[in-house]
Amino acid sequence: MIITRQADYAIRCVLFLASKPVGIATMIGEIADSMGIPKSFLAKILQRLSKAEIVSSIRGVRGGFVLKRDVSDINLLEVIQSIDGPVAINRCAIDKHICGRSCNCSVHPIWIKLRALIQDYLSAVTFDKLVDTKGSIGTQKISLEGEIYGQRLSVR
Amino acid sequence: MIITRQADYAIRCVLFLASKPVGIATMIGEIADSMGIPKSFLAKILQRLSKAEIVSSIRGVRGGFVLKRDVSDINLLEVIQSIDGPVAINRCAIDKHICGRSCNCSVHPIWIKLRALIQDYLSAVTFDKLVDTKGSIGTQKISLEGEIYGQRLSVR
DNA sequence: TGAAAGAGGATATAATTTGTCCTGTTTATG
DNA sequence: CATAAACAGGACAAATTATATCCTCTTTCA
Ligand code: SF4
Ligand code: SF4
Repeated sequence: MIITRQADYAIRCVLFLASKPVGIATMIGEIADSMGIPKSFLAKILQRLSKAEIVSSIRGVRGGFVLKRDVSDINLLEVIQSIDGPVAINRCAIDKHICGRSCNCSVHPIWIKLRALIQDYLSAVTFDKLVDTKGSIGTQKISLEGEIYGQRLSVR
Repeated sequence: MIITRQADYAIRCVLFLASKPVGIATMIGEIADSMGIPKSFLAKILQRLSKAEIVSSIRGVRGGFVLKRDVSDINLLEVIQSIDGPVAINRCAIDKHICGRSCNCSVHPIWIKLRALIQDYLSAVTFDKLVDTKGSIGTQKISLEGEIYGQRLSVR
């Protein structure tokens, strides 16, 4: 029900790269230090992000990583999926064949719908909406204004 | 990111009990057989459902389990929570103190909002909306268009 | 050529999930 | 009262997954 640490690391990593000037490669070590990620673990994560065409790697001396696409063209959903695989709350929403009851199950459609809801939400969050919001949540494009369960959302 | 098998079993179990006439206790064995759940595993699950006041247990000869409340007063969220604990996509949405970065993290508010979305959705699905829909999925009662019995489920 | 940097496989460790078993307690019933 | 049916709850075993490190290989710049 919870994304893995790897996926959270991946998001941090993309967020960090998104804050860098385009065209400047960043080494694994720098990302790892800045974002508090174990370096050799991050190396693995970047391999997956690379396969998903979210980042580009540059090998050799003076190498590193760069975002492969514009920040506005990378969203939370695909970063998570590139690491954790399909997003869903129950497995049957990913593949109904893994459960023999799915055809007669009245709960199954709930998971399908909820999955769509979550995916829609996550895919709408692109990284241009996440960068440079530090310390200013509430005044930004992401509609977080208002209250959630009586608690004012504020990041300081 | 995915509910445990236990939680799915719990939902099946409540669904089964919800289909029984009120006041009739059902033994673990019968629920287990009907819903395809390992019997001794289900016993554990029922203990948790009992602690959460979702079911009542009746001990001794002719004992078994009954729903403790009306089907319309039991929803998916609380059944899941009684088994898996708090529902969220990222741990920091449950307790921001587990991540030292949460105060300066621009992604954190996203998880808070998404969690509220999911919880609202799941708590709107009560078991009276799930019973007796077997075999009629896709006809009208539960549609994938976001309505259940004509009531809009989405939480904006 | 050689040092810097990523690629990728193998492996280790820990945590969680799934499930069983055994003993004890409650209770209807003859 | 005795007994068997049924749940309660702790201990524990097995499997799976998550987290993380290490080592060797390849690429590339200077
Ligand atoms: S029982 Fe229903 S909800 Fe649970 S996994 Fe099977 S299909 Fe999905
Ligand atoms: S980094 Fe941000 S999103 Fe990830 S856990 Fe910490 S607060 Fe939550």
